[in-house]
Amino acid sequence: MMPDKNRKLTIYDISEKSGVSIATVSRVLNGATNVKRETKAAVESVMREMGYTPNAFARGLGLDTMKTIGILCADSSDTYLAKAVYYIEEQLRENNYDSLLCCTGYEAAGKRKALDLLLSKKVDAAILVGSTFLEASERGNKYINCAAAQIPVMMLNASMDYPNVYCVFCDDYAATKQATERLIDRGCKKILYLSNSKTYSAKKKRAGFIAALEERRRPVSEAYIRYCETGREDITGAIEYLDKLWNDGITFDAIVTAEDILAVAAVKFAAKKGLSIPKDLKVIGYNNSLLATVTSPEITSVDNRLKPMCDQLVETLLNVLSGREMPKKCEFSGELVIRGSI
Amino acid sequence: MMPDKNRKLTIYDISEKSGVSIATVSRVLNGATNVKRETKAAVESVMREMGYTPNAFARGLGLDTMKTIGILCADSSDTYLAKAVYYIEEQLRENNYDSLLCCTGYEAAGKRKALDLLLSKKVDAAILVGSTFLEASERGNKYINCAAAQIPVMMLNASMDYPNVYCVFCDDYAATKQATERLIDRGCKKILYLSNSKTYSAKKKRAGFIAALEERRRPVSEAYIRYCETGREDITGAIEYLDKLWNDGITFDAIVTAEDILAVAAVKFAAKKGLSIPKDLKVIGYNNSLLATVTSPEITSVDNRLKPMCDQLVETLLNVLSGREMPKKCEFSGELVIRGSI
DNA sequence: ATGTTTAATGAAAACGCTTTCATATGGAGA
DNA sequence: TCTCCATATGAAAGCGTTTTCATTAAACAT
Repeated sequence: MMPDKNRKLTIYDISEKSGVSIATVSRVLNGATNVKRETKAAVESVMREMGYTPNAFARGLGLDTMKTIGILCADSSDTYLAKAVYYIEEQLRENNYDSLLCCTGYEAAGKRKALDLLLSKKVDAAILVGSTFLEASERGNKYINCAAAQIPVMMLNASMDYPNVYCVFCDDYAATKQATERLIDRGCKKILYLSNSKTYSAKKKRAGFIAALEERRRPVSEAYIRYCETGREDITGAIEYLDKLWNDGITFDAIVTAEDILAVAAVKFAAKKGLSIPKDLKVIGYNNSLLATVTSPEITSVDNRLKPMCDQLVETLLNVLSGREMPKKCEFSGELVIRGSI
Repeated sequence: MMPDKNRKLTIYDISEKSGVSIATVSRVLNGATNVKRETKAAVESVMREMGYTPNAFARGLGLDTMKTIGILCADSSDTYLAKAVYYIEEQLRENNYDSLLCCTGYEAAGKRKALDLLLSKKVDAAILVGSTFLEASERGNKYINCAAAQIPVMMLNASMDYPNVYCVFCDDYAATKQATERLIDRGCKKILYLSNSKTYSAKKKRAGFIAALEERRRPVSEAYIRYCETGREDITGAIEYLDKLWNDGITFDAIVTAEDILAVAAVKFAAKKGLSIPKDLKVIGYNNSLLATVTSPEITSVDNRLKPMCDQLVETLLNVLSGREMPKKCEFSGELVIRGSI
């Protein structure tokens, strides 16, 4: 039924069957120009006939580059990360680079292991997608430094100062600050900040929120800066969280969130409580994802320029790979997309 | 700053520096038991000190398996596919397999190329995630057959009859049929079926819809079986589509959709038109994703058992890899999760 | 002390490809 | 006809591991 699963076909089999040397077969394989038309055709036909697939390991041994980029991502089922990965892969493909994606999970050990895996596969560079790759401690980031000693490392949504590490990120601080200011200027008195992660960019958003209040000389209360654990697949937790908060007397007339899903929860919370949006409660999301458009009214959200960031990241990478000197950091500005929720 | 980027470290460098042969270094690398404690410690310390990473290509050349599974997925930014990929990777990791994910795009050429890439990387098996990998024509699927001649191929959400190809899928036909029947039994007279893809499983859903009507002796009208191109990031298109349909006189009292995003569009359409859900319009989604829970009311949706399917797929694969005979097909039943929209 | 196992190590072949260098062939120009 | 180039091909070395087989050293039984 299936052709000879026992022994794997090699270049030698093709060589023998087509009556040329392995060197010539290799040339055909690599599209070298100095092979006679007919020879080439003959060899190719033999390859097809026998169902030959070159062995990338053997190939990689000889070559200095396999034109392959490693991509690391904590969790491909996170819509935001997944989109980023998609944009990046698309760009790489267009530039004739293969990509290998590894999902690492959120544990430090998983990240380290995945990066090792990629290093051992001799990728030309590694792309770390998402701020989860930035650990709190300097020590926790050492593995990135090690990797960067061997290949260029690109980071999306994070910023650090190692040699050979290039960062592309959005100014989440400014974007959140601006969003908050807008609410203040519209007369909101009790603004809640709600976050669901503790990553690098979550910290920047939080700082932006506080900065806005301070700049406008409003009181900053820890009671109004909240963290709420949510699964990405479940918003009921967040709704209940808000409900409890409200019942505990922490009422609010606006919410700034760190992610659209929390904003959706806020909208549903309002419906449940009989609050009218935007009259009684104004809501601002983050990421400007599909989720911002599924509710009624739709949600005003910060667009953090994912696609342009990804494009920039790949462009920088390609430049680095061709030996050009490149800036280590590239910052984008978020943009508030106004919809019915404010 | 960075240690010797020029020449790559090999096992020889470690061997030399630690005063043992490369064979011993290799043994340490592979955790062989027959190495003296002290020797092992010494070698390991040298490796760490020099920042050595083994070369997977060289390694792969010698070994017969690299315990690596290739995963193919048309588009990792599709939430459903991304979730599937995540579940699968998780399972594989737990079973000590590495995985390589390639996003192929929806073009046939991309799929072929990605599969070739994986084959050349000598993965132990390939997993094709999503029904997009099943082409309409027998000829279009030949590349899968070729791959299956070399390694086991697993398919999620599709079913075909090649040797060495194992399929895990959900009975979309029955699930859609059941959902439709429920609507009929609740008294719905004009049920619209709305789909946004033409894949294998989309066809099964459509057939299920028609079968339900026929079985209950209701008229089947092409006007009520609709296809609507939507981006996964944009629901306005679908809303407008419904709006136009309605204005053209194709009114309906229920909608069965092929994906939750269409159901969300239906809910928003109803809000726009002033139709009350579920009184004036009943809506059923598919996939039971987060999207089914973001609207008010929430959407009744078919849960197609993604997690169990993925688990089963990996289990079957591991069995196949260890040489056991396994059933070529494994079918799951969807389950209608009732919420406020009907 | 002697012979016999066992544990630890080294030498060298093998894995499947790329690539350099050398060689053969076939005109073009004299 | 002879030289000189360009083109097409082959032989063989090298890429960084793993692994088999042989060897040495240590431990044990007699």
